[in-house]
Amino acid sequence: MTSFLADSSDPSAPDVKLFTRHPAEVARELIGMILTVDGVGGRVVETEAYHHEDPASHAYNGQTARNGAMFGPVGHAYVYRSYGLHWCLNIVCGDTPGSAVLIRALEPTAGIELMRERRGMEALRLLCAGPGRLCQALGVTLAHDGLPLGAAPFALEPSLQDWEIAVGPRIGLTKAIQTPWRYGLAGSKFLSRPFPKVVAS
DNA sequence: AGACTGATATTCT
DNA sequence: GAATATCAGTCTA
Repeated sequence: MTSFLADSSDPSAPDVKLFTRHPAEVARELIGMILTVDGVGGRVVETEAYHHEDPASHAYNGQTARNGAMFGPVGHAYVYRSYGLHWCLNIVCGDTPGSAVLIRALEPTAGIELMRERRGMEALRLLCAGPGRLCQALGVTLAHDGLPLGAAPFALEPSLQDWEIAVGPRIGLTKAIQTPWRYGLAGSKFLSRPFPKVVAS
């Protein structure tokens, strides 16, 4: 109940302002926040921004059955199947429809034993180091597509005071490779991959 | 360390 | 039919 986020169907809620911005700003803003699903999750250490005018975005060619949530309300989840087997979690944002931030990695902080069971491995570093791994660890599936981040089972709240943000090119793309819209918590051991350079925050 | 491979949904050509 | 916002396993070095 005492979530940082209100229900984003209320247009005056603070999180609606938080997410009604360019996805690159939102991606940067999310680094360091604690994201949980039914109390299981951790600190966001890696994100990527996707804008509807960006050729790498699922929304670039317009609305389809899969990406419908990207055209819905800001602050809600967009979940899609990747390479036919993994789930990937995004948060819809932007000041126009069709933008989102992909959550790429978490530093596990809550429900670690349950995450180990779901992932079938012990190594803390690999529990949530990647968009597919993170969804498996948190139990995110298509059932979460379109749900608001500001209400159960989701929770999202700030956790850090001062930290440095790393910036670099997005991963696994063949289009718009040069657009540096990948953000990370500098020096984190829980990234899916290291960053080439670091800038201050 | 890096290279290859398989699993296989969804979209686009 | 080919490509993709992936991961784990299994090779070779």
